[in-house]
Amino acid sequence: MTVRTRFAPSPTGYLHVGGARTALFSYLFARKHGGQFVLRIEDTDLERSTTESVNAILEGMTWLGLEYDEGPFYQTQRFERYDQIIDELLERGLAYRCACPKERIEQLREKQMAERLKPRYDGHCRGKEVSADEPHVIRFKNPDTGVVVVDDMIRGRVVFSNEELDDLVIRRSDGAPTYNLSVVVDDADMGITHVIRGDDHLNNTPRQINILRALGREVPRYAHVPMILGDDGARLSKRHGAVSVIAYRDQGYLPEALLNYLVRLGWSHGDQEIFSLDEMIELFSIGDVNRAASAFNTDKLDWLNQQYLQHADPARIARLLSPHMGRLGIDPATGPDLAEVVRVQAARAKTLVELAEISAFFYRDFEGYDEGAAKKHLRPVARESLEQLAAAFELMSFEDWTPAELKHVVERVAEELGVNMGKVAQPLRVAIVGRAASPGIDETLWLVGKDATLRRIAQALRYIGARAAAD
RNA sequence: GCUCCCUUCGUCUAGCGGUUAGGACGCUGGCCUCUCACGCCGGUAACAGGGGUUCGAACCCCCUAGGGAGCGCCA
Repeated sequence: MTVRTRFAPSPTGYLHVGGARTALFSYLFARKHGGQFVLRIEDTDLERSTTESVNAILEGMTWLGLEYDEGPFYQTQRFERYDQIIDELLERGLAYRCACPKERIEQLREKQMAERLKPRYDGHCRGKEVSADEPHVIRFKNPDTGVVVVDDMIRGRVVFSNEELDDLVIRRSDGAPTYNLSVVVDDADMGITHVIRGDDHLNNTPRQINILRALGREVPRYAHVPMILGDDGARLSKRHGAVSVIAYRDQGYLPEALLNYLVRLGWSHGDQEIFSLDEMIELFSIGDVNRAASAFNTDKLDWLNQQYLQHADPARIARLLSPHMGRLGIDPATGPDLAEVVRVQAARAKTLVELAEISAFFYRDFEGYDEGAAKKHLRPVARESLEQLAAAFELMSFEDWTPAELKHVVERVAEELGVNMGKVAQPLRVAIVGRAASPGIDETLWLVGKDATLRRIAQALRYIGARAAAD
């Protein structure tokens, strides 16, 4: 039997991190076992489903690199099939027409709640002959005795009593099938062997198994994964910041970092923290997924993103960084090779957005100095070293403008003035960068280039002069 | 209300009857150092509570508490 898993989102919003993790687990399980991963769009709710959502989900899957082998299938294109199944159940006496008005159902529910009972349909129309001509829904005739055992790959053995279940609606009065019916038909028709989904579906599982049995179809294995909470332990929502995977992309996270973060949420392999996709496929085991919900921790995602940023191929990061530079109004082609910039800056940023921000000075003069940095380093005492540096740089040829040569020059000036490196390098850094933080002064100067270096030193000297005059 | 699920440092987790309860993020002390960051060394901090079972429980059982989900003509 070939393993087949599926991801079945309903297109009523973007792809959020919880869904992405469920998709990842399904994907990993299929890949590990040489099976197929299917994408199915559950759009039977015509009111709330939108094509924008479908596109957002597909975009998210593509960005994450979760390739599906079949699909996307759309449930709205399979209504005929659901009708066929419902008619079959009706003919075989496994389902029946119910003409109970909504008011009766509501009254029933209220009465049951008042009696501290679980609200359930009472089977009022079970034995009745309701004409197909009058308004009605179709209900599945659920067994009223015995138990249903769900042998869940994550939860273990969960037992439900049929007495807790009622005759659920499988076809609405408008003729559309309901979720519990369509999901079962699709999983069976599509040969899904392992259903990996959110644990909010655990309570629906016994109903689905009963329908499957009535249809004489094979019951798949189930794995119900716990949900993801916000940093505060509350259910994840917009107020926690980004929940859409596309928002993470836009904020400058790498897909492999997000996948790595998500796979570790609820799962682990010893003390290992960093997993390539291949390692995930090799090592992931659905049975080892934690049963408890886990909180999304952006600090740890940031750390992972930084890890990937600094170890990834600089050329690739440069390609991903380029649009973020553009967003700052910078055309990377007008300055140093972006890949070199990435090479010297990558360990200093948590996201591509941050990487772009701290790298802007390589491409354009900054607007104003960081207050604290200027106050501390751009003082009259720095005048002499900056003047000497400028004079020395002025004499350097294009060929000599290398990190090694630049380092010699700065060291020589420090030596001549009888001060340590810091006394010379820090004022220079603030003059060139505008802030007190940057890569090594040699690489910084090298990438900024001679023209901008001299221009910014002159600017810094004017600043110091103005400041001295003001005092 | 009823049914089902869950509970180890602040967070993610290891543990699968005998451990000084381990690692990671965060926070923090130090080292490295031209700054920042990286890296390295160290510190902080947890078995929800109560009963059993057992020579011995974070691990097994029961109860309580606290979270969560479901109980739709949503998915």
